[in-house]
Amino acid sequence: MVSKPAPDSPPGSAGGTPTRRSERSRRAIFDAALALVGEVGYDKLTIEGIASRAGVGKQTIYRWWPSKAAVLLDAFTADSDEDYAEGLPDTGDLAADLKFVLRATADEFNDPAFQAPYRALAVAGANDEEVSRAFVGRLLEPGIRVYVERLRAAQEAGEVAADVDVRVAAEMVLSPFSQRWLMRTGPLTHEFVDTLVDQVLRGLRPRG
Amino acid sequence: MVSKPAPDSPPGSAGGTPTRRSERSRRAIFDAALALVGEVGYDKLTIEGIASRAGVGKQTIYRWWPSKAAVLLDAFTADSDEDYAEGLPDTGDLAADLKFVLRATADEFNDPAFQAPYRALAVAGANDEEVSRAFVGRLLEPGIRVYVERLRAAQEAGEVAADVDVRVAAEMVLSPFSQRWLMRTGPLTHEFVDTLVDQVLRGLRPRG
Amino acid sequence: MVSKPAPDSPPGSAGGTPTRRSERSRRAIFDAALALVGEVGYDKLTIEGIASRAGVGKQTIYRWWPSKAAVLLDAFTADSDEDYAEGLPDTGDLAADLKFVLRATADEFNDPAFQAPYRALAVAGANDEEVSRAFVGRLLEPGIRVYVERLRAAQEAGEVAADVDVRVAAEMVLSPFSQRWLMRTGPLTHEFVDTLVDQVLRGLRPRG
Amino acid sequence: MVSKPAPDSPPGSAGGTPTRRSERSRRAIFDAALALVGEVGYDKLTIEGIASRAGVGKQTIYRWWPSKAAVLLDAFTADSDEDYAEGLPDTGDLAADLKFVLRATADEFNDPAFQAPYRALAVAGANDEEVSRAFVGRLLEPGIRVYVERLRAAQEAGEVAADVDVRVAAEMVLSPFSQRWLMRTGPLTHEFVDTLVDQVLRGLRPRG
DNA sequence: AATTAAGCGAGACGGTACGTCTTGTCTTATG
DNA sequence: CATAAGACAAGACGTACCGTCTCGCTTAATT
Repeated sequence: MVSKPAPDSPPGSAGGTPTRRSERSRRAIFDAALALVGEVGYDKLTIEGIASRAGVGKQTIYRWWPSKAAVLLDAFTADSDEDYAEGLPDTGDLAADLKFVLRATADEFNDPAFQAPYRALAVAGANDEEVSRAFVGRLLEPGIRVYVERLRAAQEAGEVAADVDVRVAAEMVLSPFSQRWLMRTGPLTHEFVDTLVDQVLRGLRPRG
Repeated sequence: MVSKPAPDSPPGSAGGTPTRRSERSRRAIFDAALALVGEVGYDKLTIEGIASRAGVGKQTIYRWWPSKAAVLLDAFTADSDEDYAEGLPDTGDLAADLKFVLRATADEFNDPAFQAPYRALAVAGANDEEVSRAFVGRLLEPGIRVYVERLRAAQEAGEVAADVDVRVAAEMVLSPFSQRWLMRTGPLTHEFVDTLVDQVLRGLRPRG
Repeated sequence: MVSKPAPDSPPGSAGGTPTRRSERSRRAIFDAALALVGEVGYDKLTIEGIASRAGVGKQTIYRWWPSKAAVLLDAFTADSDEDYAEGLPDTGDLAADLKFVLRATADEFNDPAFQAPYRALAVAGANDEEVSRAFVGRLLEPGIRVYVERLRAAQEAGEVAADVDVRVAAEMVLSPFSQRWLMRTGPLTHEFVDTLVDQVLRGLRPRG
Repeated sequence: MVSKPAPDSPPGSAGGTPTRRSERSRRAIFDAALALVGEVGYDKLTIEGIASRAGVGKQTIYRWWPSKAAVLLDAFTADSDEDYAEGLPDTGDLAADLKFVLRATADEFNDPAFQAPYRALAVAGANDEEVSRAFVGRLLEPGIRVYVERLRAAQEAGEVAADVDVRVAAEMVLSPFSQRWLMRTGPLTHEFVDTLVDQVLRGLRPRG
């Protein structure tokens, strides 16, 4: 949890939104935070700026979130909780499925409009351990998990060797991808995606 | 280059240190910056703090660097320019060599004293594209390159298939590693390193 | 009147206490206000502080008083309405009577516990004209009046010349006294009181 | 002294204006403070307001003064240091001289433009002892002193009895006057002034 | 050797934002 | 239906830094 716990929630409860909280303000804050991080970047994103843009008192932000990173994380995940609900496609052809999804993801990551808030979160997380945990738990981990599951399905179908560690295999695909994007160590082209998938899968196939 | 060019250096030159610059101040600034980033973190690192700790006027910092990220990057690379001079060991056993180096690196990355400044740089880079380029060029890229070279040597020795993209292969090893560290998506254990290396190499071997 | 008129009182009425008003809360508010003004001073006295100390909702204060000055004034006068009921002693010796009362008042005014709220009221009044009127009408004016009456009695007894303006004479005694206290322009000693009384009375006596 | 001492002045020195201080800012702050206190009153006078109106950073105010009261006091006394240099007129007729000056002062005090800042200072002083001392020492005391001196001159001329305490006599004239103004206990008319002066002087004359 | 000018420590300056506190209004649920 | 509780928009508080700008001082490099 990144937001502060509701002060009046019963101990042991899920710490949900208290009764008196203004939903209107909450949405306005999210909208303002996302808009601003896109316009000015994470460093120049300020609580005052969010409050002002949202037409909200500063205290209303400080009452519910401990930092701009927390606001941003909640704003970012407010709508996307169900993004990974469906899992990866499974046509029976693992390589094709992975390439299909990763090419689409590459296109998305190459979109400047998407970059700012996501990169901001990555950055915020790297410095604030608590935000980091929430970021990983809410956004990264679910993303990894669908790959792990697709790989496990392939493993059960005999397409991937039984002794392969599918978690590590998923990271072998995903980490070079996100590393290139985050650190700008290389371009996210379809060609790169294809090479990456092919080269990872080479090692996963059952040995004859 | 991250530092500002010397104002009196001829245009087009490498932007070297002008004669009058105080080496004593430069070192004091680096020491202060590294010490402070370890103590208070990147976010709370301030130019004023560095200047005060270094016993230096603020202007002396602003004269030579455009941002705290640039100071930090120069401070970080001031001593480490020769770190990758030797390349990776080559005993003829690629898996053993990679595991040896990566285990050592894992130990280093698990050291809290090492974390703060390095993570700070990663973060600084993610938001400031110019710093990012310098960070990648001076620190990340050389680190990747030694792996690429070791893999190419193995390829020439026939230990790795000729059609393997060694750059991507290097990233398949390194990115899951650094991603786990940066994003805290998992622990950097020797076991993880071994699994990772084994699983990557499985796919690189020439096919019988 | 400083308190707001009761919202439900009939127009034109004296604005008395409405039936539903909580007497318990009213007293708690007065106690809290007086205690706090003594502890933190007038400037740092806040409505929130009073409400919190009194265990009362802020709205309960805002409903009945327009400002903290009004609360304080009502709190201060709640008990002291009958203070001046008896008037000044009249032993037939005007000088002795005045000195007796003023020496006692000086002792009272020199007591730090008494200073804070009274000084606070004086201050509050100086800036807020409405509070000022109430302050003067309820506290200062009655205090002056008893002196005026004692002087008039002396005048009728032939101890004071018939053409003396007793109101001005009362101010000649009282104002130097309260001015010294309020502005700290001098100490309130018995000696000062005696000199003051003697010197004022010198001019009041009928001329031979 | 109400302003903070100059941090770099030698210990024991008069604590004057440091070399680096911006005279331009100092004047702008005084002008803004006086203008604002006249427009919005002391309670609603804010440091931010002064800074903004003066085109000055808040820190520049906080650097040199501890409170808005101190700013106001310095602003008020910046120009008026020589106001009492000449003393009271001495035509040989004490009553006439006192009435002349006090009538003029009454007119001045009845001017709304004059009221706000002066009343503000009186109020500020009543709550802040340090400001009070400075207020009394710089403004009130010099004002009283010229009356004391005029009375002493009259005493030496035989117009006032030798055993009169001229300090107390001065307060007998001035305090009723300023009390009426500050507390609004009565109007400051020429008639009041005349009665006051006559009645005070009645008691000061040598007894025949 | 004297002159010059850049670099330097210091820190004031106009600003922006921080995170906290209080104001006066409004809403909810409790008795 | 007045109350205790407290969320809310607003905005001032006093502090911390920003990046710019002098101010004298020190110290090479040039006269």
